Amino acid sequence: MKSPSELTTKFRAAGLKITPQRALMFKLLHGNTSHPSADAIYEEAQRVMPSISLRTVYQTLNDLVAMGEIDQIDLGTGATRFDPKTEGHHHFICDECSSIHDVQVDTAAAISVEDSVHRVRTAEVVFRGMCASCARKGSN
Amino acid sequence: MKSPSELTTKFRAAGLKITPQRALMFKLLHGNTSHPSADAIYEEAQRVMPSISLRTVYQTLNDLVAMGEIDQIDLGTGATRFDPKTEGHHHFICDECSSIHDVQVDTAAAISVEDSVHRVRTAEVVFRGMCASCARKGSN
DNA sequence: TTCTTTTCTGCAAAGGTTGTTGTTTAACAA
DNA sequence: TTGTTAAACAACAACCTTTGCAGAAAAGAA
Repeated sequence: MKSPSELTTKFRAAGLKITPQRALMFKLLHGNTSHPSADAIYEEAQRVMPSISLRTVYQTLNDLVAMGEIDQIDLGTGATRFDPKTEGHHHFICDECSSIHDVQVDTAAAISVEDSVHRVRTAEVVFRGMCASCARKGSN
Repeated sequence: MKSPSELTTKFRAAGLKITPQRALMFKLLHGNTSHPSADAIYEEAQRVMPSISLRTVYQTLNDLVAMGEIDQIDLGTGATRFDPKTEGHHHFICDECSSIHDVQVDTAAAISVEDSVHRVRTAEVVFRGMCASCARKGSN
């Protein structure tokens, strides 16, 4: 994810306005490695800006996802989680507490056998893209 | 996933009763490769048994997941999808129509470059298990 | 067949997310 | 600095998926 000031430039270039709400969210997300839910961001934001609405938080998160600045992680932990984009984008999800941990690509092999850090029970590869049927129909 | 008659045996062995509703769902799920949502199963079931309730469908799907007979797939397509367990359990999700396709393990490498079948945009590895923090706290 | 216990149905409710509407505010130009 | 306009905001309602609950129905054993 870009820095708050870079995001400000990018938003303005896209014809979007920089509001105090958006600026705050840029700051809260930058360097955030906690994979927060929309509600978690909302609660953090409220401490600084009590009047901010949950709707605005969702709106801005969706904007950032659409711009490719953050990722949406939806893996059956109840609520969607958001993640400022980084490289080596793999995840380890704890079955107990639903915490999401980043896994570097080159450590994935090591972690896939039981080690002293995380006990891996399953590994699943998820591919996203456009299926043959949609590619045939669609324009893109 | 086991066959309907094997499931019948397994359910009885677990002290669960075989009702017409459950028997129907065994049949609808067996060999089903469409990764249906609970609602999709409900609609199929209603054609045969109009009185069946959505609640019962959820209940039975949850039972089957708990017994390890089917998998729950939750990847941000709105509703949870269910999948009779097979080997090579990887998935390809279409960004357009949210359809989920099974990917064999040994074809994953081939499909991860753009080919004539599915256009892969991203590949994501998901690990599940128990994180270090929970392993430290918990009894298991 | 009758009894016991499970399961089913129907409805209500919870949790997460999105739509709507009237009001406020940022951006830009004069 | 001020005015204009389009965008964004807050508040609230609605929606969708899933689960909780209570009484009615049915499976399985005797």
